[in-house]
Amino acid sequence: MALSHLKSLQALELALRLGSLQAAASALWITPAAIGQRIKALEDYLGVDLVVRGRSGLRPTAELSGALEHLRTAFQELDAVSTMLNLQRGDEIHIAATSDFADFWLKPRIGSFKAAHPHVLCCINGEGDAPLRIGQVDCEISFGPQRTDAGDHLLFRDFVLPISSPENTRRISNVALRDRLEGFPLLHLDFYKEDPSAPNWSTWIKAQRLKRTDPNRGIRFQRIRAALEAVRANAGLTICGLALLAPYIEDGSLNLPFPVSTGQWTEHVFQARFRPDALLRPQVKRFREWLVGQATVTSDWLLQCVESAKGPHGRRKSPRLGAGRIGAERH
Amino acid sequence: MALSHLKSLQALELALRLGSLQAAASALWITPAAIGQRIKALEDYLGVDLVVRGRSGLRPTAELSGALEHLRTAFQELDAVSTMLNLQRGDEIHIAATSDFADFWLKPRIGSFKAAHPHVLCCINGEGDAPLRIGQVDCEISFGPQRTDAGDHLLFRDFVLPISSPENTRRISNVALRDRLEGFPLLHLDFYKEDPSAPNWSTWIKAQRLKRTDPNRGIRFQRIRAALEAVRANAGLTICGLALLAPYIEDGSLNLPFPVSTGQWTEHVFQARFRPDALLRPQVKRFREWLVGQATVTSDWLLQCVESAKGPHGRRKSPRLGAGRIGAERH
DNA sequence: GCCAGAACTAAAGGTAACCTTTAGTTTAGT
DNA sequence: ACTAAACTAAAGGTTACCTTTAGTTCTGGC
Repeated sequence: MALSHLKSLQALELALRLGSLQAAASALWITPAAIGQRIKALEDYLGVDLVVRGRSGLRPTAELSGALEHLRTAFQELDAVSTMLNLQRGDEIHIAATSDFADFWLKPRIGSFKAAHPHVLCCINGEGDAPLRIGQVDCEISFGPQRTDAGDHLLFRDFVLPISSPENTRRISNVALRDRLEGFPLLHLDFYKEDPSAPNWSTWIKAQRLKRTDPNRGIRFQRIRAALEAVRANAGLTICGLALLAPYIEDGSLNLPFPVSTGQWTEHVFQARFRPDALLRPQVKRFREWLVGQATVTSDWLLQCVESAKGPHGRRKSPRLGAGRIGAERH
Repeated sequence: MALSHLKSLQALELALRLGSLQAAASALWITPAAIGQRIKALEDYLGVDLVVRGRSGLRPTAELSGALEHLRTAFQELDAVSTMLNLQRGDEIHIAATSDFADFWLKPRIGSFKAAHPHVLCCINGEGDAPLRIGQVDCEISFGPQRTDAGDHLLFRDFVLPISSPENTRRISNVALRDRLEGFPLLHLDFYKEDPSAPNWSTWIKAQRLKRTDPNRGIRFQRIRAALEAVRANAGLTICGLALLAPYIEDGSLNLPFPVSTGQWTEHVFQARFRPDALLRPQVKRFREWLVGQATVTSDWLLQCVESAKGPHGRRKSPRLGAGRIGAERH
């Protein structure tokens, strides 16, 4: 038997089971209009109505009611097949991200995506809602030289400058600018090491014409997380990008002990690369849209930080970003 | 659950049930390559093989075998749905044809189409494999002025001339040509009445300069079938088209008592009109192809009859078409 | 063993089905 | 009555699907 209109039958069953075109649409990752069209195509072909819209939701017509039982069973069975074949892997999104990016930027934001798409399972660096599947990374987020291949998406550049804890900010802000770092512990972060334009302590101090003996001495950190913990513990200052730190800067748990104008945009960028065939799945496309949207927010925030500091009146300061400003202390 | 790849699952189930891509393809009215692609798409997506080709036919792999049971049930249920909703009407072809065309031309040939497509149900003028459904004529075959709209297909013109039974052919062939019809009963057939160029007895006799008093007298018939029965019963001669009579001419159960050159091509044509939306169904398209192909055979046969009679040596005769030739008598 | 045929595979190209978008209508709720 | 939600309608673009053609593998016959 030929059995045409498979997709129509799927839409029909799903819409009746879930009670609305809307619900069926979101389950299938298509628009409600598409569901309506699928059902209508079948109705047109058969020349009879199959569903009527009741006071709240859909009801099957008499013509359909006899067959509905079979329809339900059929798709139950297909769901079973789907499960056994791991076909519903389509509902998972696997992301690999630089761990600092994951911890500081992605994980805090991913909730908003999951809230908008409840049946999506997100797996970041092998952890999360879905078990890790080998070779199944849909999206890879890294910090490095900008690529412009298809599948690559620029998220944002970073803006690098000294970071301090409120405590230390207060302590050094009393010292004359030129000697401010003299004798003060410097923490070295390798995250931006490969970037041609990002300063390290040595180059930054030279550029700012500050006085500091042995600017290369001090503890080295590979990861931003570790460096920030040390900063929070008042172990010293580090040079770090702002991009991942927006909430801490905003709430004052970290400060900028020097003017924003002393900072430097990185040449490297945070960027996402999507497997081309992963982008065939609408879920992944939606995730990309969401990701790019969120990145724009961060990007705008960064720009505003930098621009407002440069503002028309020389070094006008944005409220919470002023160099040396002491934020509300906070544990 | 999203449940993608519905068509792939259908192809998979069908191919395994029927044992070959070929069989599945013909059941779905698509090419074997398409079935292969559907299955391959699923295999690529899952990253595992689902079928292996054994020495004769397909076998499911271990990965699939667990799910196969569910797959079968699912499509059994869908078949049930399909039946209850009359969805398999897609397997029916409804044809309306001029009854003489149906009796003499279509019905004798339709077997070859049904043999090539066993699961198609043919319904000619409301009779046949499928119950009549109102408003569901897919193809309409008529004799009349040629149309050239989309959906119309020319089958062939007819070639009209006197027809006789072997018995009568023998009887009159002894009479001098000019007087051959004098006193002989003439049967009048209205089938070609509207055609501007098809002769009736009166015009034909005049054109052939024969002698015959009262050429308009005699029994009138609406349908070819009735006229031919009278001819067979030796009730007289009639003027009729050859197109539908090929087998009778070929086997000699009807003859042409006058030279083929005395005949005339009709201006009207046998033509088929297809409902545009019916042509969306591949079955109907195949039927159209078959119909046109068969019509070409008839058309060629007619041309050969007429041309060979006109041949290089004046009025050379084709073996079984010679004017006045007495065919093997046959009931 | 070699050839022929059948069945499947691969790749390319075209078409139709499908989905999205936008705008409009109906229904339910405030 | 007005607003919001849900569905409908129509148009347009894109993708998925099918066909075609050519090539490969496997089976069976000579």
